[in-house]
Amino acid sequence: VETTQQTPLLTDEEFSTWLPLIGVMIKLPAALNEQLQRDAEISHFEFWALMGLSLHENHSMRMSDLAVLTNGSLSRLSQVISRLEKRGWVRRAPDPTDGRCTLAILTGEGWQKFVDALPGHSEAARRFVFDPLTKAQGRQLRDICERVLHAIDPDLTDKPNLNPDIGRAFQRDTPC
Amino acid sequence: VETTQQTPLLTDEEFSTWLPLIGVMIKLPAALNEQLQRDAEISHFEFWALMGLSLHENHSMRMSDLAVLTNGSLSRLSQVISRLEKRGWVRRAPDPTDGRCTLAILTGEGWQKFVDALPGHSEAARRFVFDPLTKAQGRQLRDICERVLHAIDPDLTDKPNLNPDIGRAFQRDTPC
DNA sequence: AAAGATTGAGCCATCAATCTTC
DNA sequence: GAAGATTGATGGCTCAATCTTT
Repeated sequence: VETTQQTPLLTDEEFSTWLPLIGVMIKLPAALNEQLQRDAEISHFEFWALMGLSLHENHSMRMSDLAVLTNGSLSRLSQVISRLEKRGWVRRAPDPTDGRCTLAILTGEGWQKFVDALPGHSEAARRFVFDPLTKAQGRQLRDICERVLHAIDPDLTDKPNLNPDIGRAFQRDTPC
Repeated sequence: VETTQQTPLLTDEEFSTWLPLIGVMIKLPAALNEQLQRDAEISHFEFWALMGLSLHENHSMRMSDLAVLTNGSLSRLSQVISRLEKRGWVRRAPDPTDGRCTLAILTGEGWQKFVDALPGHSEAARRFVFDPLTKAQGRQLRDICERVLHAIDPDLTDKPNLNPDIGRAFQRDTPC
């Protein structure tokens, strides 16, 4: 075969990265889901919804903003919030400032659910990701992920407007 | 709040890595799926099934081995292979050496499908992951992913017994 | 009995259509 | 008309039997 190809495919080195990368993409979400399902009986998506609400003012967010935070569609979020509502962890109310918008509001039980689930999930994050990496690799990983995200969707480079306290929640007994 | 906690949660630095990491975990599979769905009308999982078969001897694999390669359950694979069978890209045959096992075997059309889909998918891999990274980061990413995989499932450290040609396929016009 | 594989039921995500408010 | 949100239908994944071969 002549070397007639215009765009090369993947180099050996790239391919040897591609295999484990795909593995992580599939297995890490599954492992996080399993931990949450087992320890708290919620999905990873549900955990992020509770976390988003927990760490914003008044424990509430507009559905569309929460959908961005959870990396999900509005349609999916709507059905998940309905389930969380049935479990008594969230309630809905129209946004007083814009009648088109719906606010998802955390209940006291929902807040408690998040607080209870947080330590176990943080432990899983450390066990699966941060403990096996060096400090330098942890920092590298952040840069790598941000570059990949930007390549996938350049518009979302301006990160979601999170409450700055969101990160601190992971360091406290009582997150807020 | 006193600093009474036993196991710390996540540090600021770790949390600032966690957010984009989750983003990549959700968005990269979605982006790869979309590329394949749009350009080749197959899912990422189906692509990996075709790839696994394409790059093994006789273009065939046992169902259970292919399930490991595709990071999926045997049950899921069985149903996906049924769909690929309907589309004429795979056929099944009992393993002559062990009647319990089923061999999934690529047809000529299935092979052609893989060859046609490969360049576009490789291009996507470069666009989303390798182009935005430095060479050093690409190498780092491999080590990082392998460490994470080992933390999730130490048993799978001995990598799947792939045909060594599997990587070379990404560098050729005609993969095998 | 154990391993490999398949099937069917139930659950969840995706997509299009619909409704309300701006 | 456009944006936010919800609903219903479809397709696919998960889990628990079930079946066959070793």
